[in-house]
Parts: sequence; structure tokens; C-alpha cells
Amino acid sequence: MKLEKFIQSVVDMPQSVLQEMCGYFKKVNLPKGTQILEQGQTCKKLYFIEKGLARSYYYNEKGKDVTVWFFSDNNLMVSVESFFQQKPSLYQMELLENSITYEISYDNLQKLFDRYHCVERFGRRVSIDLLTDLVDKLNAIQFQTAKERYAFLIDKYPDIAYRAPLGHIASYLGITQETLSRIRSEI
Amino acid sequence: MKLEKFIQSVVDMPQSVLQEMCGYFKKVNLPKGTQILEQGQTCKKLYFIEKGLARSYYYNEKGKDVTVWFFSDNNLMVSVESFFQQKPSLYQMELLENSITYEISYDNLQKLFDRYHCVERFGRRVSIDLLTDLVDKLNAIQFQTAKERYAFLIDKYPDIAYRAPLGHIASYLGITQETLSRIRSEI
DNA sequence: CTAATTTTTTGATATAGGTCAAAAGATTTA
DNA sequence: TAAATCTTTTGACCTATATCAAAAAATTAG
Repeated sequence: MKLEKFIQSVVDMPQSVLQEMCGYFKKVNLPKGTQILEQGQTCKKLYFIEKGLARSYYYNEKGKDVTVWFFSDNNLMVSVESFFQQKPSLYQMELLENSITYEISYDNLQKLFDRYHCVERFGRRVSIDLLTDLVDKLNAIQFQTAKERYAFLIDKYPDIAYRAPLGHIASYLGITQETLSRIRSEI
Repeated sequence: MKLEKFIQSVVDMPQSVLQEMCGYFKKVNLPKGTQILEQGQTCKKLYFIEKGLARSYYYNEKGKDVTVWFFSDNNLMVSVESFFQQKPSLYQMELLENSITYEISYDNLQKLFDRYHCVERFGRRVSIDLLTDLVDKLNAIQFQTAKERYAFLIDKYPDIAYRAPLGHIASYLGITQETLSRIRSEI
């Protein structure tokens, strides 16, 4: 099972805890287009995506739809601040493909955090990994041209580059879709 | 003691653990200009800044000095990925003011993580807080004009806006110093 | 299979903010 | 306190990318 492997790749834990933890995750197949979370709602569940694609996004002041993050195979999907601080989310989340996911509720995960030091460590490590990815993206965006940003995406997340719609990728990279379309046609 | 208060604001822990934890932190007064970490070095220490200002930065391909993050009073200062994953840092860190700091070594913090579930939780919470700040900054930079980015800084980190040199602030916001200078003169 | 809708491409034009250069102001050093 | 160094400001000019508009292509729905 991929979820088991994922957890073990992050932290080494006793087989019994691993089994208990996996037991709290419930397998759910969700169709493309499913809205996982609405703006203003508190994120109650954390998902592991076994196979699929999703994104978090929001509408800015001008009403433009801006993609914040993509989630794909073998990764966790969650609105971090909303879930961990149990406060209303600034972002929405939706599935871009039919997906096989495993979900765990906040309360159940909290129980596991309380009960097992190693699960708490899992949480810490996962957060730090996310943080690292985020710093990478920030640097890519902060001082690079549109072309370089797209190169960064292809290099780091090649699957997303060809699975996600162009408009979503463009806003994720902080450029317009017209510009991204022109960059693609150049290559 | 400010460090104690900071820890307690993040996680509630038994007085005994709090005391032991604080005991591992060593008070160090460091002068302005101190290089805390060089590019390529592995970050061995995590700092709590009681009073002072620092930044992390790197030189990009064009040799331009780019500020990644500021650290100031009552916050932790660390090169996150380098410290927690004990790998060479992409960034340098330096003090921008004479500072009062408390340092703890990676090994000692690791000991505390191993020994106390609540310290592990402290680590998780701190990471998530950082993550939240980072997401905020990313959004500010991704789709806002130079003026709006500066407004974001003033709103969110007013102390930095007037304590850090203009050039560092500009690169932190992903704009040139000339542009920031013009924005300031408009206000 | 066709119509309706959504996504992507292409073209023309405008502009925010970059680059380069040099002056003015501040801070540090001896 | 003068010289040296570093930081900020100002000006002129230029370019990458945004915006607006409309056609073309792809996808979805009836």
C-alpha cells in the first residue's frame, strides 16, 4: 500500500503504530471537479493522494482565479494553516482528475499526535519538507523571468507541467496564460 | 526570560522540561555584521533572537545579493532545510544589528526531540507557523505590484520596514532598490 | 454527432518596473 | 574631521510581460 510506504519514507515507526495510523485513513475515490474545500471553511481532513491531481486556489481582489499549489500522486493534500490551526481557509481546493485518495480527520490525527511521539515527528518532518518546497518555489518566482519559472516547473514537477491546464499553471507561476502559451510555442 | 515565554506561547509543557530545554540554550551577544552561516556550510545551530535583526540571503547567477528572509526580536533564526535535514545550506545568514541571541546545537535539540514528545510538538508547531508566514509572503509577491508588496511588508513586518537597509528590503520583495526608493518617496 | 462551453493561441498595444549611470547623502574608518 | 566606503536617490531609456480582443482548438454535454 502506497500510504504505508509514504509514511515509512518520512519516519521510521513501529509496525503496530503504522498499522493503527493507516487504519484511521479511509480510502475514497473522488471524481474530477470535486470541491474538497471552500474558501472560509475550516479544513477538517487531510488527504493522501495515491493517484490523482488537485490544486488549491483563491480569487484575488480583481476576481482572478489564482492557483497556489498543486498536489499529485504519493503526496499529502491539505490546506496547511487551516487544518493545523483549525481556522477558516483562505483557499479552496479542487480535484483536477479522478483521484484515489485516503483521508483522515483532524480529530483522529490529533489523537495520533497525542498518543505517539513518532507520529508527532512525522508531522514535523512533513511540515519541514513542505517548507523546503515552498522556499524553492518562492526563490524561483522572486527573481526569475517567465521562461525560467516555467523551466523550474518542468524540472521540479514535470508531471504537473503536462497534466494541469495551462491557465492554472500560469497563475501558479505568477504569469498570465497568454505569456505561458507563447513560451510553450517557442519550445 | 523571553525565550521561556516564546516556547510556552507555542506549546504548553511541564515546567521541568521547559527548564531543561532552556538550559540547553546558551546566551550569546553577537555584533552587527557577524556571519552566522556561509553558503555550502551545514547549519549546526538554531538561534532565538531576544533583541536584534538578521537576514538570510544568497548570490544569484548574476551575482546579485538576494535577501530571502528577515529574523527579528522574539523569533527563531535558522536555515530551516539545512538545519533540520543537516545538509549544506543554499543561503548565508548575517546579523544586521548587534543582537542578543540564545543558541542551541542540532545535537542537543535532537536529544530533546527524542526525549520529549512535547518538544517534538514544539518543533512541529514552529514549522507550521513558519510555513504559514511563507505562504503569505509567496502570495504577496506572486500577484502584487511593487507598491502593494511594500504595503504588505509595512503591514506585516513594520519593524523590518524601517530597521533594514533599503536594498535588502527591495530584494526581499523581489523588486529593485531604485523602484523601492521611488515608492518610498511617493509616500 | 452537433452545439455549447471551455481552453489555448495569436495579434496589437500599453506600461510597470528593470537597467545603467551618476549625483547626493550617510556611515564608517583612520 | 577628512577620506573612504557604502547606501539611497534621481533621471533617461528600454524591455518583458500585462492587457484587451478575437480566432482557433479542444473538451463536454445534450
